[in-house]
Amino acid sequence: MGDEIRRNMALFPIGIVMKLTDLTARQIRYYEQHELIVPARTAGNQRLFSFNDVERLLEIKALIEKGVNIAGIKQVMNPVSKESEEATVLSEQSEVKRRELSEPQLHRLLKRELLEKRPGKASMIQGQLSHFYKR
DNA sequence: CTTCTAACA
DNA sequence: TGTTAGTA
Repeated sequence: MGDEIRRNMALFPIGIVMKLTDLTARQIRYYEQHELIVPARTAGNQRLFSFNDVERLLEIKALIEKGVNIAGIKQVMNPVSKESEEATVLSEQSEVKRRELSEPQLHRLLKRELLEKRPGKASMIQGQLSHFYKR
């Protein structure tokens, strides 16, 4: 269950998610409007995305590139409910934790989470990770 | 960063 | 229908 918590922890602001997914802020908000993702919010009403949210966005991106529309994607992906609630509940403490994490720590965590946990999908994500490694 | 409205192809 | 520009 520890893994699930980590995956649902809201960690990333939208700017980071933009780089990770190569989506614009508009697109990300658009997908949220259509309930494809339900990111947590900070006290200042800013989005905080979990690993699950990022994975979801990458799937959405891939599906849309294949010509699948929002309605189709909704049917393909499991409805957002349980995870989002947990992510929302965790938002407060996650916000604190995010600030406590140093950049290298966050990078390490992200790398481990995306590469170790996803043998099959790692290749798709690796390209996006370059944004995170460089700097 | 957020939200909203309107506009494009 | 998905996405974007301009705005406050």
